[in-house]
Amino acid sequence: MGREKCVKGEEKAKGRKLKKLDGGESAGAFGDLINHSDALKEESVEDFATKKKSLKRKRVKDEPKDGSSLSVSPRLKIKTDQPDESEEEAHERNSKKRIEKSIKKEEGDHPLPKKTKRTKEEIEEAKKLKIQKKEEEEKNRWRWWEEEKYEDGVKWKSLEHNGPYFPPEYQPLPDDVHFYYDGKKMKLSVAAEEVALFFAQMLDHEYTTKKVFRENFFKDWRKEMTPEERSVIQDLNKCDFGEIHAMHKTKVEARKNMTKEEKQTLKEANQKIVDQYGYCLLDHHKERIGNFKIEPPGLFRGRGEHPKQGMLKKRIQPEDVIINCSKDARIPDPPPGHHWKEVRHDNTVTWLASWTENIQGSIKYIMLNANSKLKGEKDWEKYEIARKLKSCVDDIRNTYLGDLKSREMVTRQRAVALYFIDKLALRAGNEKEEGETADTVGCCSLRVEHITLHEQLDGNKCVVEFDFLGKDSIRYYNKVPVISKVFKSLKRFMDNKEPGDELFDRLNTSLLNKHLSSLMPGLTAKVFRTYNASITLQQQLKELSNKSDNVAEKLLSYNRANRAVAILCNHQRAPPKTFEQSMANLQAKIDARKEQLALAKSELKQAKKEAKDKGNSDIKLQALVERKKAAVKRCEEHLLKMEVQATDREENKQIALGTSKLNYLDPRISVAWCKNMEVPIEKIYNKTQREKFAWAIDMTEDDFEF
DNA sequence: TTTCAAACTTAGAATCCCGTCC
DNA sequence: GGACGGGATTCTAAGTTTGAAA
Repeated sequence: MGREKCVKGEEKAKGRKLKKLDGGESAGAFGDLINHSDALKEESVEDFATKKKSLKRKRVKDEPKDGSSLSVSPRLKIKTDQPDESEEEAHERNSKKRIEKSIKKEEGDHPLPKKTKRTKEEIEEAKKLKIQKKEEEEKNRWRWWEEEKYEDGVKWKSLEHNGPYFPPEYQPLPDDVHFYYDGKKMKLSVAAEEVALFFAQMLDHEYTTKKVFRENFFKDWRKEMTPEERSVIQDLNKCDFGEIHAMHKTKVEARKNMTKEEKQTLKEANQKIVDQYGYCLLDHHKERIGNFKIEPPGLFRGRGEHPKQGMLKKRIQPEDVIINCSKDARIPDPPPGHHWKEVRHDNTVTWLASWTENIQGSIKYIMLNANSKLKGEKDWEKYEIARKLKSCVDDIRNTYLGDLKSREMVTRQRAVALYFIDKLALRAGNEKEEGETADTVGCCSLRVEHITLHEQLDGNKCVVEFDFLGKDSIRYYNKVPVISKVFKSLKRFMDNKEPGDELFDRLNTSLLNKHLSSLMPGLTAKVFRTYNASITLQQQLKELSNKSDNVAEKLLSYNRANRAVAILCNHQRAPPKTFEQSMANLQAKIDARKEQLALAKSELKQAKKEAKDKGNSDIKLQALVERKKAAVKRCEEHLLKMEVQATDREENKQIALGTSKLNYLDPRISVAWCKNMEVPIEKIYNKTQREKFAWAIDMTEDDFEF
């Protein structure tokens, strides 16, 4: 049930040998972590706000507040940040140096393609342009991390935007495309037709074969029909969406085959929408909005065995939308003939617009992009809290190990749950309303059926076998040796319980988090995930990477460290459909390169022999030997690079690195590693990631310790 | 004490887009 | 110059946490 998505657990379990976290008995459960954190130099942990201030003191001299003015109406004209001169000057020298350095490095690794013969001047020109562009970006960047934080709860002082972008209205089907019911042509009302199209568009997807999906869809579709339609259309199996489906496919095909000019026109039109709706002014700085588009209507696609899959996600009207902006800002115009549900001015929240969706009744928000101040500051704070945990994690571990002996059931349950959360990086596990979502669990909501106890397994004592569906219905499968106290407690918790009963029946996330926040301000269950992920990265990087390696090898080490974290956090992905083929292709390339290398080597040998025969006096022959040597070296480097790539790809088959990189790994660890290893940051973070982590890239020195 | 709503982060899939190869 | 592959980007579902109301 609900396991289609599962990745083969056994295989994954094997993959776990990569991570160092599965310690053995007692010494222990998290021996590596403890040892590691002991080994690290203890540093005094400043509170986040103080840190900001000290950073500011360190870096900013007489920096005036940004004074760019709001330009308004009729449509919000958003002014690009123009930092004041002093700021400009303050950063120019440094950034220029940094940029030039990084570009040099980048080009060193990727020499410009030779095929387009560009003159030296042109190359120089391009280089200059690139530097200029980077400088421009750097100059326009809002260095919010050097500014004072607002008082508690206040997220902004001024906020102005153009409201969300609404998806285009439905365009009825052309006259030559028909729907058939029970073999007979039938013209549908516009409302019913639109929903029929949603289904027809998905016919190639597995979803439409699922019973629940079909039933939910049909029920909601019938609600959109006229009474006449409803009386005729009684059975989904008698519905023929063939022509609508074909039309949809033709459209998709046509879009793919558009001419260059058509594509360009479309691109420009999209850019216009982004320009108009994609940005806002937050405290007089232009910031990108993350999701400025209202979600279009369609059929709900839940993950796993979602009981509501297939239900109709309704079209959102301006009348459903709440706008949030500052009092003195121009209120965005609703689409003609419409009005907003409400306009409010709440500066204790970060959203610009919100609406309630009809499937779960939850609120959806329009918020800023990850590279914005609001998101970045929160992110930075998150890692500071995780670092704070580092300083007291030993005490906390001792506390919950002690709690295992408690006479109170709730305390023992809390201790075991914490042990799992810490050791295995499980999520908190809130309780969920049955029938509303897929049946997934986290730590606190584990049921007896999700674990199996083994006194002995694979040469280990006290092994707990986990098998459950976690967030997004991703299977968690792991066999973990635990300390005997935990093992015995688990046995007790399972006494006289049915498989469907809660393992921690006295515990919930709120109780757990209350306890945690009493141990350390700001501590919650998820902080353990952040902390363990980041400390693992730092530790693995230390262990795996060598300064003497070449860049490709260093990157493999980085990816392996990243992978250890992804495995810890159970970040999986479906193996790409093209995986086998692409591996085969790569292998073919490797084989070809090997042949080439063999040839190059024999040519070198021949050249050497000829040179030797002439007594090594012939300059031309000597030059030939040198050339052949260089060719062999090039070949070897290429081969190594490809082999490393193949290893990396194979190891990554069903593991997703992105999630941990983006959400769990303190970027300062990576930045410091890059500096130490002399690896350009561009090799680790792409453009978007560099923007998101701009604060870390800017402030981190090579001696940073998480 | 429990429930619920709100706000925000985390997540994998789908889609887009761009460089490489034939 | 078109197909292909894979990384980047977009999309939105699914979690966590908090705090107020019942």
